[in-house]
Amino acid sequence: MNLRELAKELNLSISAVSKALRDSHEISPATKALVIAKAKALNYEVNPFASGLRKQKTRTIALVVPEIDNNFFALAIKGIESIAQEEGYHVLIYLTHEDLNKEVGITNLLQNGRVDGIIISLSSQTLDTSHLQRLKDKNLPIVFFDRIAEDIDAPKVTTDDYESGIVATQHLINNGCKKIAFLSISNNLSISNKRKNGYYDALKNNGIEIDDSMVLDCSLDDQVNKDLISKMLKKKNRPEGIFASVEKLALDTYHICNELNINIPNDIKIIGFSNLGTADLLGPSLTTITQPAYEIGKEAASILFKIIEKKGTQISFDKKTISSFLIERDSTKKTL
Amino acid sequence: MNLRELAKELNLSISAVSKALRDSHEISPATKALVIAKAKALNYEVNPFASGLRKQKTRTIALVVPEIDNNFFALAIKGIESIAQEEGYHVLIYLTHEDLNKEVGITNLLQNGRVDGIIISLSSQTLDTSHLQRLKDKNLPIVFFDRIAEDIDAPKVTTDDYESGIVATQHLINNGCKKIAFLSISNNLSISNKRKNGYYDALKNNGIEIDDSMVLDCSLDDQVNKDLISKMLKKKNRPEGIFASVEKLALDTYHICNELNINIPNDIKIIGFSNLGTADLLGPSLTTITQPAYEIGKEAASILFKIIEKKGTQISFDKKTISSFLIERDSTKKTL
DNA sequence: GTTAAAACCGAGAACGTTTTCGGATTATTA
DNA sequence: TAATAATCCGAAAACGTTCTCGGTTTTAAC
Repeated sequence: MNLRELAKELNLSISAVSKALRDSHEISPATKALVIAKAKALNYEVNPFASGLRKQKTRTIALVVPEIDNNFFALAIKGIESIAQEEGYHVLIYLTHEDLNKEVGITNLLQNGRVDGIIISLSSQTLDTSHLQRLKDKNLPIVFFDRIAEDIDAPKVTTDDYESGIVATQHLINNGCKKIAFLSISNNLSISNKRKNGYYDALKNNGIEIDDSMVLDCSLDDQVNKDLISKMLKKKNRPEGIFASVEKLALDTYHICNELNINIPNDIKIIGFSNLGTADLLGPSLTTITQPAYEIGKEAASILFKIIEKKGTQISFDKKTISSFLIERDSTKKTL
Repeated sequence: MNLRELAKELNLSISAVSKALRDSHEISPATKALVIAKAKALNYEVNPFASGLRKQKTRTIALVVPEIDNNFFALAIKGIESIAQEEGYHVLIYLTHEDLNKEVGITNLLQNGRVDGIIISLSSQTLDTSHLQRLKDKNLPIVFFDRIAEDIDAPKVTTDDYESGIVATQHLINNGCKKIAFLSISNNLSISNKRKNGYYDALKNNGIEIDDSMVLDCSLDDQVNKDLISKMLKKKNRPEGIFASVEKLALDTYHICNELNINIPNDIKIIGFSNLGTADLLGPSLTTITQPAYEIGKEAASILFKIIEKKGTQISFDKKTISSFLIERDSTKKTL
């Protein structure tokens, strides 16, 4: 069922039918009604490829994320999809699996008009961002969220990572920790470094000396990370508190503590960035810095659609930050 | 950058360039090399809308799921996306939020050639499936996974829900439970009913009488569910074991038990269908029936792509089941 | 040296829309 | 009544590909 057949049924020209369906003033109300009725009766839907080709608009965006089996990204995706559905956009989803090569491959696929815009959160491997600059140069709107590219001039939606780093560290200090470890995920990511700087400054504010052996730069290899953490926890002067900059590392620490029979929070306290739905059901419940993932997604999508639709008028969006919040639970409970 | 400009640069015809890029035998190796080199140099990528319009193929599929912030679906999506990426397909993602109206709206959007095929897991509200039959009638390949439509003739990928229902119930019985409750999510869903039938038959096999007050038909409203569970657990003859047919309900039960100070597993034992990554870190760790979500996703995608590519030769895929497995943890530990 | 076949390439139609432009009819005004 | 304007609609050109078909040249065969 296409315009031509529909036009034939109606004894009208293709252009008249097209215009009627798009509610043009050139078509009389009477014929408009006829056309719309017939279209509905015959279940006509405009072919998005023909329309996209002609209009050079796809009403489709690409969403590029490192992973999906992680509540932060799941919620962010949910937020993005909800706005997209409201605005009548379609969402192509791509997973990089934290792999720069995949990220480059995927972005290359987006170069020629497949989408009207891109929302992306970088892989932890991504340092060089020339593949993204290429897209910008082709005038394709990009919005970053959470794991942003500092060096690219584009709208970005994040949380207050530096401040949250301070809050988390201060929380451990307030609850009696002096020796505090920081588990970092990737030195490439600006969010990771900001959280780390918050950690450093909180220590400084409290007159605690920085001990580099307390800062663990973790990798993508799960076993390696666990070994690193395990080694640290086996040392005689092991930390009293642990600040995991990312959910996975907090959970790894839980596992190690179970293995080594280290009691949380009596022997060691743990706080972590996390959107875990079950944080309050863990044994013990996990104190978290929780990011407003859903809102971040919605905000990123809203910004992107605004840019796409106002394409001519160069609106400039600065960086938008939405605050994370501390949820105090048992894993950092003060020991009596 | 399009074919015409590229052809002009090369002093060739558009058709020659097109054929060269698609490795046609009609083009000499020499010119092929020239074309490919130039295309790469000028960063040419074929316009998917023009190509899609001409070939009536989109290399895009739609993925329709009820939710995403749930490890089962997250993993299934991950599996689907991984196969899609391998095969060079793009994935449009749509969330129904368990809402039939949204499901109908979304599927209507897919009627006119936007995608080459659909992978779907039904919303819990979906009883009438005529909107899906419409798509089938338009010759659009559909593959169902997990929450399938029994009445539609299309490939389906599920787990052995009935058998798992038996296994879960038998496990509770083996560990000392006689009064066992079943928490159901939706009477519309075949998976829910199959799990329930497994529960019934396991009770029968063990000569345990069926008590309808032990079967809770839960809804989409969280608070209502919690009230239902709470009411049941407050009764004098509360169940000794609970079988949650879905993750959410197992976690709700944990919450209620915490509130009511009911000890798991001493006062009550809990088992639930779940893909929770943190099941072993809960307090106490949760015994689960775990579905091979990632494999289910991969299988569903593989089947869909095979159908799409073999479109002429009518291959018929029957229902494929991949087994779930019981992971025994502390929430069902035998009390001494 | 003629014919047949193979190799290579270009012209042009088609995919289904959108949109500009001009033409025809009707309504309005002087 | 004639000129003008407003209203409604159709023809046709794009959008960027793919692919069939026909044409030219080269090679092979006899």
